[in-house]
Amino acid sequence: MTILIDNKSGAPIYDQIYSQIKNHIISGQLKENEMLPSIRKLAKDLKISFITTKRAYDELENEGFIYTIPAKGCFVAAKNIELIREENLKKIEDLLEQAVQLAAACNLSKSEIISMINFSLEDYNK
Amino acid sequence: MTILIDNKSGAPIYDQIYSQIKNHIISGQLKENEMLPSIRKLAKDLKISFITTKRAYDELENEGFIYTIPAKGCFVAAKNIELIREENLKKIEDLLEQAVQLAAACNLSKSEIISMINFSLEDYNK
DNA sequence: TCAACTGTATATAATCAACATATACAGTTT
DNA sequence: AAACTGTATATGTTGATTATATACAGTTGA
Repeated sequence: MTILIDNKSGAPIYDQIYSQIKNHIISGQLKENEMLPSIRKLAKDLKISFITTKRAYDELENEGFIYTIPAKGCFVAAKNIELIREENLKKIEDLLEQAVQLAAACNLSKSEIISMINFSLEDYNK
Repeated sequence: MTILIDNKSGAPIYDQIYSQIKNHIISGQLKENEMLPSIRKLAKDLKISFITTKRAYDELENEGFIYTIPAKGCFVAAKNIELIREENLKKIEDLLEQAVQLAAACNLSKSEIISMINFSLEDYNK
């Protein structure tokens, strides 16, 4: 597994690590229950403090992407794809609800709302 | 016109001033072309620096709620309703964009998105 | 058993943006 | 001229964010 830190990126180091590992998990490059590099080894490789790698791992754990066994290591969590999907659906419903509320506040017609969502969907062809 | 500063609120002083004046304008308590209290007078009344009241007025001007004539004063701008509408439209676009991004992240089809927005619009009959 | 590994907890330091300010300036009004 | 208007520049304070070192405690395996 390869992690690259871009010092010019502006993004915090811990965030770059978090994102890249998350992507590896989502894409399947990291399999369920596979052990991640230890926070110390990864830190050594990247020439940064292991506190920073720990922070990245903490974020991943909080979001359910990995699980930790103290003194043993960190492992890729079983992906509940359906759960993630449902979480996203709730967020989407919430966003759409807010949008509709605002639309009501400024007297947008139903068709105007529809045309706005169509505009947002323009580049989206699935 | 009355402005109240709540030190316990956590909101910045300039923001409290901004919001309250904005509300006065929207509600019609402040009429088109009416002169606002000078940044110095308001600052004196509120016992704060006039730089802070200036910042509040700057925000109001940036958003088009007031206009300024140097050495004369600040005045309520015209066409506020249209401004508010535009503000809301921007927010709506933003919300829809976020929703579409999330939808893409969990592989929702275009038609699924449309049916979700239709669901949100169910109780909305304009 | 003990050396080498794992993650944890606490305290600290550097940096940066947000917030509020004073002071000096320039134009308008009366 | 005196008293007002807004402007521009520089400064100080604070708090959140980011990254760190050091000391701690459990697990593993030669």
